[in-house]
Amino acid sequence: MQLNPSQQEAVHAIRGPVLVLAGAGSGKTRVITEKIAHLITRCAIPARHIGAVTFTNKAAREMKERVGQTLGREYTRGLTVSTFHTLGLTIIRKEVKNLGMKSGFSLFDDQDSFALLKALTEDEIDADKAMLKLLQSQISNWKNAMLQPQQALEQAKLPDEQMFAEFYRRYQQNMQACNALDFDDLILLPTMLLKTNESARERWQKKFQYLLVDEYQDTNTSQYELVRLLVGKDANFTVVGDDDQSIYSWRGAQPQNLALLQRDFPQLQVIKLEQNYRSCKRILKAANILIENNPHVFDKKLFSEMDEGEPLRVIKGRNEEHEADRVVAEIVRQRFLARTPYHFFAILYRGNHQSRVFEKALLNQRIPYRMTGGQSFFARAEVKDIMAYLRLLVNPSDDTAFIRIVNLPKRGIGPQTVERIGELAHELHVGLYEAAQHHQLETRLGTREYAQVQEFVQLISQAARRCDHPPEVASTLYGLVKEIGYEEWLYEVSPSQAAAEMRYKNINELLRWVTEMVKGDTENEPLTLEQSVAKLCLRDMLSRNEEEDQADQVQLMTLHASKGLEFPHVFMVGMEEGLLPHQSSIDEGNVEEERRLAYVGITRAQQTLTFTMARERRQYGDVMKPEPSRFLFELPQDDIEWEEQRAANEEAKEQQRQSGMDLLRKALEKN
DNA sequence: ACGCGCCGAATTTTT
DNA sequence: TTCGGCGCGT
Repeated sequence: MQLNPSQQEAVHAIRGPVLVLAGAGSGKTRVITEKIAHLITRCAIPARHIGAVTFTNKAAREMKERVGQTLGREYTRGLTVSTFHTLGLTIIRKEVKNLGMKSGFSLFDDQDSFALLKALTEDEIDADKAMLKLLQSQISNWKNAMLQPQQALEQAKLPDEQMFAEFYRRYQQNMQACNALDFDDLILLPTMLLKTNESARERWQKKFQYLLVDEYQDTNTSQYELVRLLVGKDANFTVVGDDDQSIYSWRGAQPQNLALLQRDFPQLQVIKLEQNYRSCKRILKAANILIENNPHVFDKKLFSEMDEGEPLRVIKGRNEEHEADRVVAEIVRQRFLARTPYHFFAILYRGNHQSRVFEKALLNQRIPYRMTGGQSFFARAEVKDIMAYLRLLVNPSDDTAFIRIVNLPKRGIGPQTVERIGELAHELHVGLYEAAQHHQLETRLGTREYAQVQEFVQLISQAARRCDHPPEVASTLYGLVKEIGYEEWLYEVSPSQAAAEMRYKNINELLRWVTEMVKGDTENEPLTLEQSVAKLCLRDMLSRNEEEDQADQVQLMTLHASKGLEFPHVFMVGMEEGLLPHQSSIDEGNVEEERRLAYVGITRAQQTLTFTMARERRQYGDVMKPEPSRFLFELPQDDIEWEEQRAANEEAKEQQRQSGMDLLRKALEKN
């Protein structure tokens, strides 16, 4: 299919900064893909000098795939399509020396950081979980705002702030000692480097002669700064975004970055993509009218040349179970009437906890479903365990990993022993693993304990040595897992045999990924173990299992998780004040983001859209009678069928019929 | 190995 | 308030 005029304009605008305001379903991925192709084939920019940045691995994979399809693989060699974080990691790897880092660093995920903060604060203050979360997000905010601990300390006024800033300093100190980086560092470090180091800046500006950024409304301050530093004076770049789909501001995303572009680049070209190719007219109209209730920097009005479509419906259940039953009944009916496959249906909700009743209802009717989100693969304890082994293999300074696995499975190294190792490590200013290897340790531990520690050290160091030879990596890792008796241990501690099997399967999956990455294939260069582990930490695997994606299953997910997807039939459930908009957003006066969330949900639907709610909902044990979401009243009422309204209509019709009959009967009686 | 009892969650989480 | 997960004790 041909590109429409504005899409073409977006593709052909290659001089200077370009902002593409891409409404939902307006074909933005296609525009980015075509633009990359255009740059390579028509503008003679070598693929290796083009960078495209996304937020998710999935988006990056898809984009790579589509550029490959358009151009043929041979033209895309050297093309950079990656997430912000992977790009950051690439820069850090190339600039380790300039950053004063050791290679073989670990990447900490949020859980690791949290654990570190917990350990740091433990013997100082009795911080509860909420406080630690707050501290964690404060540190993240500081990093995203590019503030070093020093500056945070200086700016902190309240004693609480000062305490947080002090923990920030200690956190950074500890991270450095562990030779570890967190996700925010992957952006912050390259940004600071490019800011201060002119030759590095020139190097990377030369590397990326053209830069494209997807989902620009989700960038935070340091990401925007990184983009600015990378594009330099020439400012040849395209960013694509939609301020109406900004739903991650609570994570530090700065949708204002869209507006800032105009200030920072006065020559900015703004191109709007307003034709929607996804939804029928009624759905799109509803979305437009809803979002008009929000203030806008850039005006935009989507239009569709699709069918008018059916009216949007509102269904009310007696309670949340009934609501779920009715959604499921609706799916069954549709499937029966129109042979609609299950994967054409999506159930979207505000919070993960809402999924349970729907799972139950689907299970009752034996309907296959798939839940995205929830507990992720990498949050599973067994995966974290083995990941800790991998991390220690590539980074002996990773104390967090050491502590996790030194006595796992149980090998008689108790907290006492670990404490002693810690003391020695502290005295010698080295990591735990190095201290465990130190001869001074022998005098401080019992013979038995010392022997156990030495066995562990041997285990790791031998495996690490063998991992230096790529052909041996696979056998070493499988051998290591066997040697520590992890499978047997899983069977011991798991609540059921099935659970143990599941867990062991996860471990094998993990090891399969690593070994495949180390081996490489026709598409992917072989990687070192270190690189592979980093990729795993960034959740950037070769390919996820596709059977699950393709199975015919009803899709269950949060509204957040639905961004970027589309479904023929969408159910937005729990459309109640307090849920959507969420109570805490109402309290904080941030209903606008909730409205955008509703907007995202609505614009996922292609053919039909059904809102549901419960008249009664159990919450904290007592029963609530929620009001319908205010967003339902903001929608064009002509295009909405409220259930009771329809019921009322039918009742009225029935009454008419009745009274007609009455009249007739009376007339007959008279005669 | 199993069971009991206690504690925590209840908003979203691209990396 | 309730449910689920985890940890400890037998």
